[in-house]
Amino acid sequence: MSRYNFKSVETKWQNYWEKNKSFKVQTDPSKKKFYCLEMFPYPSGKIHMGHVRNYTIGDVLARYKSLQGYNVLHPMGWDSFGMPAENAAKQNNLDPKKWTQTNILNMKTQLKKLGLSIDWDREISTCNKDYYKHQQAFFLELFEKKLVYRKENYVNWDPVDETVLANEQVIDGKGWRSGAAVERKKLSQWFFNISKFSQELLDGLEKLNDWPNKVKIMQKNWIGKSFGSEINFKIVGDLPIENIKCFTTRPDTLFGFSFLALSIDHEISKFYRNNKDFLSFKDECSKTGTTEEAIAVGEKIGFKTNLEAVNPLNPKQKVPVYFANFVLMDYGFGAVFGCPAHDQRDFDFAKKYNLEIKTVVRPNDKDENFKVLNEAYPGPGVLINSDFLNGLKAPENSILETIEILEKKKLGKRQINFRLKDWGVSRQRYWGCPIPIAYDEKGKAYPIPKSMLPVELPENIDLNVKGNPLDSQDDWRKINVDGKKLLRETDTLDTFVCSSWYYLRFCSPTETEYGFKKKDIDYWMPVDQYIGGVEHAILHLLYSRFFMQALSHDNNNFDILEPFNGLFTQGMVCHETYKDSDENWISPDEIESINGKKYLKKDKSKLISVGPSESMSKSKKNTIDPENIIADYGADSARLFILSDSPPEKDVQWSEEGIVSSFKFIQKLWKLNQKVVNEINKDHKTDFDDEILKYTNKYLKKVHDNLESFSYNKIIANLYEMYSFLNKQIEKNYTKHTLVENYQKILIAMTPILPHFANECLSITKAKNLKWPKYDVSILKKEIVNVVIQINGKKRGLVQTKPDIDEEKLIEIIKNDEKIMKYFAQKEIKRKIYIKDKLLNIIL
RNA sequence: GCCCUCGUGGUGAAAUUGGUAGACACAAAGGACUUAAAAUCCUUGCCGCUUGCGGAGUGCCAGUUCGAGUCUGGCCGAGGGCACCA
Repeated sequence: MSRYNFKSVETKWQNYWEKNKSFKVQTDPSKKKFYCLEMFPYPSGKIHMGHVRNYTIGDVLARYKSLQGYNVLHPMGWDSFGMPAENAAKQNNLDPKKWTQTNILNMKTQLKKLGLSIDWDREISTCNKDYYKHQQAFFLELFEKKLVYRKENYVNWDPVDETVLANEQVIDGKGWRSGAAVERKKLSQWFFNISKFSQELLDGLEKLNDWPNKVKIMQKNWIGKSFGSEINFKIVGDLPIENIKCFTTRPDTLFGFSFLALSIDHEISKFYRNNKDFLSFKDECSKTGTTEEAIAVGEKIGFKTNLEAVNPLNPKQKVPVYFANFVLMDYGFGAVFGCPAHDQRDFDFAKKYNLEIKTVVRPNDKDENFKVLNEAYPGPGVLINSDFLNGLKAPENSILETIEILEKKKLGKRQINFRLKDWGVSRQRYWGCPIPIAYDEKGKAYPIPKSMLPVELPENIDLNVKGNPLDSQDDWRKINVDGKKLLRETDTLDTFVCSSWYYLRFCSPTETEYGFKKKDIDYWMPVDQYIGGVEHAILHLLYSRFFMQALSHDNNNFDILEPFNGLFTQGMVCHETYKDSDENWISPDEIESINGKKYLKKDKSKLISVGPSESMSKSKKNTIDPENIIADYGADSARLFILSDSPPEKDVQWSEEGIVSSFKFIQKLWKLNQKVVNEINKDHKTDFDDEILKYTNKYLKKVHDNLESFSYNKIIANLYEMYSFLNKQIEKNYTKHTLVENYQKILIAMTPILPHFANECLSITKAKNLKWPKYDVSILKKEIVNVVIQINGKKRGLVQTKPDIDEEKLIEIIKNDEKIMKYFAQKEIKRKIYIKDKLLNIIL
């Protein structure tokens, strides 16, 4: 028997698919479509195991749907703008474009070796002007719809590198490269008005039945809707201020009012801009305000003003007004009504500044004398000490009643607030999509006419300058629009903008007039199944959903509100970690095991300790290079193993033993294939013909069910079982015709997982008509059932019998079974529970 | 602090509507074949006593039920998300 030569077989089929353009698809409304999309990669230069897992899962689905007769769109592209290219270019004095293009070429070669069923004719790359030209047009479209605007906003500023840092580049309040203390700096930036669609984005989640609940909840929390009331507080004091507006979810606790707190950026702060004490307070706030930890453990501090606020429901009561570090300017009105007894944060603040803590809600199981002492009571109960509000049920009745009173007295009104903030899209970087805007001397912004798009990135420029390299491109910046001399915007767009609409572009990848053709997206959209990492649960997925809202806003020609009908988030690929005695991380290929227990460095110099399995990362050196795996074991082995051990939504642990055993299993399947092919022809039908037919039916049903529910790990288990069944039964007397016919169905069902191997075997067995094999429900009916016999709920025996057996007959049978009868020993049967063909429980 | 998810052998995991717990693998141990090794195949979850049988067993404690990994309540533990959101 020959050995399976994966190298020649995999190359053969990859060449065949490429030459025949097997996965090329076209818009064709006469066919039912399926759009299968995996999140496109950043072209870092090499694929990693996470890609292998992501794209294998998607490929299984795409191939399955394709065999089922769907017109399957399964494209691939590159999220090719972004910082790594700029950083690599800076370090090695390269051109980011060339660096990116080389990486794309490498990764494309690697992906092709995985045997993915991708329509490569639709390949796109977001850093190509053919792509970002349309993105600039979308920007202008949103600009016209007033969904884009400019405002001043704080950024993380590195004063040494003179550059803006992303949050993840700020480590312990310092710049990741320069180590300089990061400052809060105000810059004028472009924003997408995503918050305009807060309610729509929230409502849309309800309809996404094929999204993981977890992701929907995360988005819901992120959008953060809350219901309450806007209250207008009268202010007394020596400043020309009459009112301050607050938002509160608990207007019903107004009688517990004891201070009013303002954000340091509140408009009232302008009266204090020359106040030294206030300025130093502000300084202190911005010091603690940068890192998340500081916020978490941060003390609540305040700056007392000379102002007082009047309680609208109790005009006799006046309380002090503070600036406080915990009040955010961009939520509500940047002002908080403080009720210490029923809000922990207000409670902490009141304790620190010795403010009154007046209890106005008692828990249902406490009486009128209940007093808040050591911590705030935010729970339900009954209003007390609240004059005309006393006795109301909190919170359900009391909030609405209080709002009605406030509305009647014109002191406030009901209000809904969202936490979702507008999306800042400006990046002070070179390697991104230029923003199609220019300014006159006064700083007024003008859109660049669509006829002048794309605004191309200048090439061959010096990146080793401080700040944004585009700032110093004087020639590039100058532009003449309708006779006006303008200067271009030098900020580029956040790369999340690129990924917010790429799935539309895949539908019309070569369209030149606009980002897509209507007839293409009408046919292909929405994406039927989107597959990717859960780390994009909020930003990327929410931005994409927003983009659909924005495009359809004031536009009768576009009605896609949800881009992704189904979403699947796969788990990560993990590997054991290794350290030597000096606590240095050691890579798996520097290690060998002895008896599977001790680990040594290969040069035998050091003993290695084995750490927990963690997601593969370069810093922990526990990565495995897919290229080596494919070279050593083949793509099918890699696909088989990455699917086999864990359900796709959970983390999977990569191991050398695992990939080796997958490799061996394919060799076994190869031997089985040869046995089938070499089987001599027997022309008389035997009992075993029926057996293999029934088995195949059962098998196909399992595979079908498991494919539908993304239980790909179980399909691999089914495959192992199928092997051991066929391998044992093949010695028996089948007619060859029956054997081969059923075996070919099994092979077709194998092609999504092992495309090269299964197609090779199908070709050897001269299979025709490769359609997804349907199982026959009528053959599935069992002819023998196992009925469990329980005595007092414990399993005591098993009866094999024909289906539809009745209780009496079953009892006749077990009367002959000594093992079961010994439990009866002179006891009376009190009760019997019989579940047909499944279980008989006898209570003695 | 708030929200979500999950706890099953040495390990990754299976177990349609409550109905044979541990399918399928990995590891380890033992065995078969072999002059030997490799490869291959077989056996083995735990605790008892001799094959066989019995007992306990799905994080812990209760409850519902003839019957609970699965349902309910409480507790413990792990992972993930959010971070002063008024």
